[in-house]
Amino acid sequence: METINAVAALSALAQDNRLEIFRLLVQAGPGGMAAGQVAEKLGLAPNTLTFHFDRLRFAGLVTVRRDGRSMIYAARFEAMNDLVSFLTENCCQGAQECAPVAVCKPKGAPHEAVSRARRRR
Amino acid sequence: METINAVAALSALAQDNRLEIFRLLVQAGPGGMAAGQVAEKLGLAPNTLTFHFDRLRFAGLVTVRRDGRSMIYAARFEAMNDLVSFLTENCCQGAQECAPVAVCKPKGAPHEAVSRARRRR
DNA sequence: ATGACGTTTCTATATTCGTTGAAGTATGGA
DNA sequence: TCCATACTTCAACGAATATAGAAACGTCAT
Repeated sequence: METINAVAALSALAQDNRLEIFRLLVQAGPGGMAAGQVAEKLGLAPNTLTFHFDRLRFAGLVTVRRDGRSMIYAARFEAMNDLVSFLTENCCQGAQECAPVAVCKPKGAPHEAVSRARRRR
Repeated sequence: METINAVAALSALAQDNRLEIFRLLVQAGPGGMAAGQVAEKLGLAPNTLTFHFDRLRFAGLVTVRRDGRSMIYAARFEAMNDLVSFLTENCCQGAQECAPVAVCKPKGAPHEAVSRARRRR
């Protein structure tokens, strides 16, 4: 992972609403969660939520797919693990007791989703 | 860890210079590094560096101690691990394959230091 | 005491960020 | 087709952030 990507991910998570959104998605697992459910759980206006989802998505931390009228957002666990690895890289000059470990490897893969691929406008 | 602390830590790391500073300290290990060395390695103005160190320190991510004319900064590995735990909490509804692990436990404890204790002004 | 060095504090400024309100765009049902 | 639902886009505003220059502070050697 490059510094610039790590900063993007950290910036995306460095905001209370977004952090809660992301943690909600992490807890939801690879299946994800509808935007509306998140809005209800956190009491956020829909446009505000879109703003935050966009930042998370742009940082590569979440994916989206449409399901009927709902948008289903899901955490990208790979990105989360990469971020942790980046932070702890070469910890303590590579001392054995500091070898970092991947933190989360869910079994079920998420549905094919939009992620950062098809950028609009 | 509370959300507010996690946001503070993430905000502190969500800036390229600070992220590099912190990674440098993580790689240096519990012994830490003089501010001057960091300034030289990253090519930052001394006042700018102080500004960033303050943010890291305020977020509980680093400690300082004085050594002669130099200030020695060191990463707080406990805070780093707490942050990772917080992010991955209840990952995938507690599925076994997602149980988070502590990422870095250096042996040598850092010197007693200033940390966030004695706030000036 | 004097001066050099390493670091911090103060002040100012341009930029970025989070939230809101209003309007717009897909999707599904009657 | 018409309407409700579920989100997204746009425009605007106050608040917070990163950096720079100048000055001050604490420590050490002489």
